[in-house]
Amino acid sequence: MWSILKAVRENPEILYESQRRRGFSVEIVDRAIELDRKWREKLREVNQLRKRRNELARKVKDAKGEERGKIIQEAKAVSEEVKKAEEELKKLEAGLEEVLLSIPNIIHETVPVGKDDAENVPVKYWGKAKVYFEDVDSFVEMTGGMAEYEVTDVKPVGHADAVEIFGWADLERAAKVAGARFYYLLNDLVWLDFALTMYALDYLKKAGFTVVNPPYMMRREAYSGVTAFSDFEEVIYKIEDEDLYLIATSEHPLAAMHMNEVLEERELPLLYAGVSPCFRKEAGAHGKDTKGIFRVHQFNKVEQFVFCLPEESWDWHERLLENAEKLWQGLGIPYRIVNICTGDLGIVAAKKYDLEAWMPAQGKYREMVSCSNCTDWQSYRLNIRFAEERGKPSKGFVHTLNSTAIATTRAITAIIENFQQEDGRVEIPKVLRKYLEPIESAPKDFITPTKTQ
RNA sequence: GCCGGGGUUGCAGAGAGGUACUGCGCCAGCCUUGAGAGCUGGUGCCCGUAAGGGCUCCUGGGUUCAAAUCCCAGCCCCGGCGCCA
Repeated sequence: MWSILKAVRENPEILYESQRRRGFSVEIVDRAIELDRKWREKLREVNQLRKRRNELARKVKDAKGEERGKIIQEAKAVSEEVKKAEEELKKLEAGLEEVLLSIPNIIHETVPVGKDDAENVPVKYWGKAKVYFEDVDSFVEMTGGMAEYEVTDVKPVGHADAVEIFGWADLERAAKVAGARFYYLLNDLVWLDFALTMYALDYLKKAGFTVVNPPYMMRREAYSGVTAFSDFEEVIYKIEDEDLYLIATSEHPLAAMHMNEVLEERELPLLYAGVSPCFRKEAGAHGKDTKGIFRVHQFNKVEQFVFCLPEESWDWHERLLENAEKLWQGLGIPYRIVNICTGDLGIVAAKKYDLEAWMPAQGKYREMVSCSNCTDWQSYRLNIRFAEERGKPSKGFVHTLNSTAIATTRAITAIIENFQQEDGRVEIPKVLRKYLEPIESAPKDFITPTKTQ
């Protein structure tokens, strides 16, 4: 059974606790309990009426003459009653469904309580951060002295300025053509973008993932199964006059891939590495990161996605994070892992880690990877269950997890700030070079400033 | 986009107004030293402690006492034509 419905019926205290820790009202839980009770009551009533209707309908077949007319009269009346009762049931069901689906995922016990991203808890630091001498105090304070660092006396050019000054992207013309938060990526960064994608896909394929290039648009029905309703307004683009939405991440078509399926236990876990462009309205981000290619309406991303047995999902959560870490360690970019607190978690995930890269020019850690265990929150909506074998009764809903591997534009900003030389050249991480090697005109060691035109 | 054929339970196929059938697969029991064969019952979802009942023939509406079956709309698959990187 779906964990939220199970909790509503058998152990509401779990839901109260989860809601309290999120800082949300528990009133919705009480409403769910009440509606569920009413719905079951009404269902009983409806089934009784249906039974009576079926009995009468069966009688009509064999009845003759006057008797027949009488039975049909009665059956008509009962049929009307059934219709009425079914309508009431439908209303209750819709109400119950609406309430149940608006209950956020049940929070895992290891999620820290906090009101916003300032209260996320760093759990790990990796790499030696390059810290500009003026930022050292704040760095030490921010990291609680847990992170290694080296002091630099030159501050690199920030990624947003660098891409324009050094001629790696044209944001002005993109704004003219498509608006703010779009970009023309030019020359070396195009190759770098491809190399990052290839690097991540190659790694994940070797780790046992199936590489997938999914549809970039989805129907509403599938989409509503993978995300919160509010996202439709804030992040997702709709195609005019079509029942189609541009994907905000390949997580979404990957999650929906197996909707209305019963998966066999022995084929689990299913591991997918999705690669696709991502389209986001960023409607809720006014004024944030308006410059450069850090926060944009369109970017490329390699994503990890897992369908697994419920008892294995917490293990997979750690393993997805480990994959992401290995990829970023390979790039040589210092980062930290934060355990996202209740206030910053969102309603889909039961627990989430972010990997935040150190950005020397900004003197801050910035989000590069999000790694979530969605337990059965998505799989219930998408109706993805598992059974011992095809044809056998299902045992329950699978768990789904997703984690960024590499989002290319963000990775590029981190590379620009971490590996910038004094002359503006940017050293290319060694792990990417073999993916650039086959392309004769691609840069191999450094990305070089070139002011085009 | 147009014209035709189709979508039935894990799979294959029947059923063309009277409440889902046959075969295969799977599970349980009987039989057997054991396995197999054979026989019997079962096989999805929901409510119910249970007894039991309801729902389900791609989806949503409609007609009817009664819809897999008739009507309307949509989705998907196959074939043909058109268009097309």
